[in-house]
Amino acid sequence: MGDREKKSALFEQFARVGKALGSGKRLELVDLLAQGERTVESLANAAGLGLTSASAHLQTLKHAGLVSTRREGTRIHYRLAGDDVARLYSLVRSVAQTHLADVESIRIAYLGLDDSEAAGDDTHEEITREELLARATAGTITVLDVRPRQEYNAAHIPGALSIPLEELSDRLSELSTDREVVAYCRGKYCVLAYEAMAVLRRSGRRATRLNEGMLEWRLANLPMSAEAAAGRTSVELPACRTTGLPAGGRVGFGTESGSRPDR
Amino acid sequence: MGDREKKSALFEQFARVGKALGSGKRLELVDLLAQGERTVESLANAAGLGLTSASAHLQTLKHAGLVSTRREGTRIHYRLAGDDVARLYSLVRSVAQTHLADVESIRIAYLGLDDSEAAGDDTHEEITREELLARATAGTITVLDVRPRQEYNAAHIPGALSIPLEELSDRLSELSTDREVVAYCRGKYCVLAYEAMAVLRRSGRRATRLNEGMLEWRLANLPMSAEAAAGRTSVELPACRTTGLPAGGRVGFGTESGSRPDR
DNA sequence: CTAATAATCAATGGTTTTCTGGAATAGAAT
DNA sequence: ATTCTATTCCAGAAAACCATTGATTATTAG
Repeated sequence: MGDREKKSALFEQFARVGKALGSGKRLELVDLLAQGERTVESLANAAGLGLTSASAHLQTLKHAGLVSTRREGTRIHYRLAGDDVARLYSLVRSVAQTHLADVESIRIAYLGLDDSEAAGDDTHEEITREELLARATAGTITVLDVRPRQEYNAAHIPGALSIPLEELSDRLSELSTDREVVAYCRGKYCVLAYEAMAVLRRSGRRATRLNEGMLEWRLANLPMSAEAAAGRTSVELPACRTTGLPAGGRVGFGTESGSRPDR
Repeated sequence: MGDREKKSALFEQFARVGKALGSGKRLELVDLLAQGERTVESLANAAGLGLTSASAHLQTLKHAGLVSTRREGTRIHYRLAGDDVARLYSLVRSVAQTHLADVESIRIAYLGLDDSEAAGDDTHEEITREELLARATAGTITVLDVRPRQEYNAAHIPGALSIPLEELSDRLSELSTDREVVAYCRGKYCVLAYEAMAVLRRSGRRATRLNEGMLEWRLANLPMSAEAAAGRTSVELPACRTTGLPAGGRVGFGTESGSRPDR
C-alpha cells in the first residue's frame, strides 16, 4: 500500500465519525443520548422512528465509535461513548449556528419565538448559568427540570425539582405563586422549557428560562445529581433540597466501566 | 409545518455540517486549509484529486458553511470559515482516535512507526509545546518548520526556520551539527516531520519532533508569525530571530474581514 | 422445552453521492 | 474583440445510503 493510500485510509477513518454525524435522524438520537442512556425502543419512540430504522442508525453510530451498549436482560441500553462525543455534537451545532443562516430562522420557527421578540415583550427572558447559581444558593428561586422523568433520573441540576412538561399543568399547585421559577430542559435547541414558560406564565407565575440545558451544563463540568435507576432509591447527594445546590459527583454517561461486549 | 417536522428540519441543518465532514477527501481538504488559504488547483494537487472533483468537494464544504472564498483576479482562494471549524476538525480526529481502534493501527502504518517503538530505540522521541517554549526561549534549540513554503508563509511558530521537507537534504548545511533541532509540521497526523527526523538523524544531527503541529498550536492560541503574502516582504514580528519566540499577532484564516461575495 | 419480548439481519426499491469528462463562465492579457 | 486561464456547471454511470418489510437471534418467563 502506497503512502497516498495509507493517508487516504487514515482520513477515511476520520470520515467515519463525520458520516455518522451526517444525518438528522442520527443527530436526534445523539441528542437524546446526551441526556442519558436509553433502550432502542425508547429511542425509536422519542425520535419518531421505526424500530428497525432506529436500530440501524444506532448501529451506524456504534460502528463509528460514538455510542456503546450495555445489555440488561432482554433489552439493550445505548449510551454515548464518552463526554468527547457530547462535546463534538455540541460543537457541530454551534458551527452550524454560526455559519449557516438558515439555522437561526428554523430555530426561531421551531421554538415558537416568532415575532414576539420584535414586539419587545419579555416573554423570552432568560438567565445564565452564573445567575442561576447565584440566585439558587441565595435561595430566591425554584429550579425546575421539565424533561421526561427518565432523563431527570439520569442526571439533573442538584436540587432541581422534576415536573415533566406533560404533567406540568396538573401539578402547578406544587409551585408557589410568589416564588420565581427557572426552568430548563435538554439544551439550547430544546422546546420543552419554552412550552413550560407558556404554561407557567399563563398561570400567573414569574417564570424564566435557563439559556441552556443539561447538555451544556454537563459540558461545563458543573455538579450534577442522579437517582439510582435500580430501585427508585433517591441518592440525592449532600446538602441539596429543592435549591440548595452543590452536590457534585461525576455522573457520566451510562456506566463507562462495565462494558463487556454484549454479543 | 408540524412541530415534529420543524424539529427534523432543524436537525437536518445540523446534519449539513456532519455530511460535509463525512468524506475522507473533504477532510483532507480541510486539513490543508487549516494551514492557510489556498487556490482550487493547489488544493487539488496537494490532495491528489481531479480538478473538478476538488471543486465539487469545496462547494460542498462551502454550502455547509465550513469554508469561504475570496477572489483574486482569475483565481479563487478558499479558506476555513473560522477557528471553530478547525476546532471541529480537530475534535473529529480526536474522537476517532479515542473510539476507533483502527485509527491507531493505520496511523502507525502511515507514519512509518512500525515496530521500532517496540524495539525501544528513541527514534520517535518527541517533546511537548511547553518544553519547546522553554528550550526555545533558553535558546538551546533550533525550531524547524518542514511544511511547504506556502504554509509557512501563512502562519508559523515565531522564530522558526523554514526548510520544506523537499529541500531538506540539500540544505542540511544551514543547520549546525551540534545544536538540537526540533521539527514540526501540520499536525498530529502529518508525516512531514517524521520524514524530516529520518533525514536529520541520518546526517548525524540531534533531532526531535514536536508532538503536534500548526493546527494544534493555533487552537491553543499560541503566538504565530506570518509573512505578507503580497510582495514577499517579511513581516517578522518583534523580537524573534530563529528562536527568540514571542511575537504574537492574531493570524487568522485568510482575511476573515474583506469577504464580499465573489459571484 | 416452548412462548414472548427486544433487537438485529437480510432483501427490496427509491434516493442521494461521487467521479468523470466535456461544455460553459468570468476575469486577465493580448 | 479574442484568447487564455482558473473555476464551476452539467450529464451519465457506479456506488453508497435509507426506510420498510419480513425473517432471525438472544434472553427471560412459564
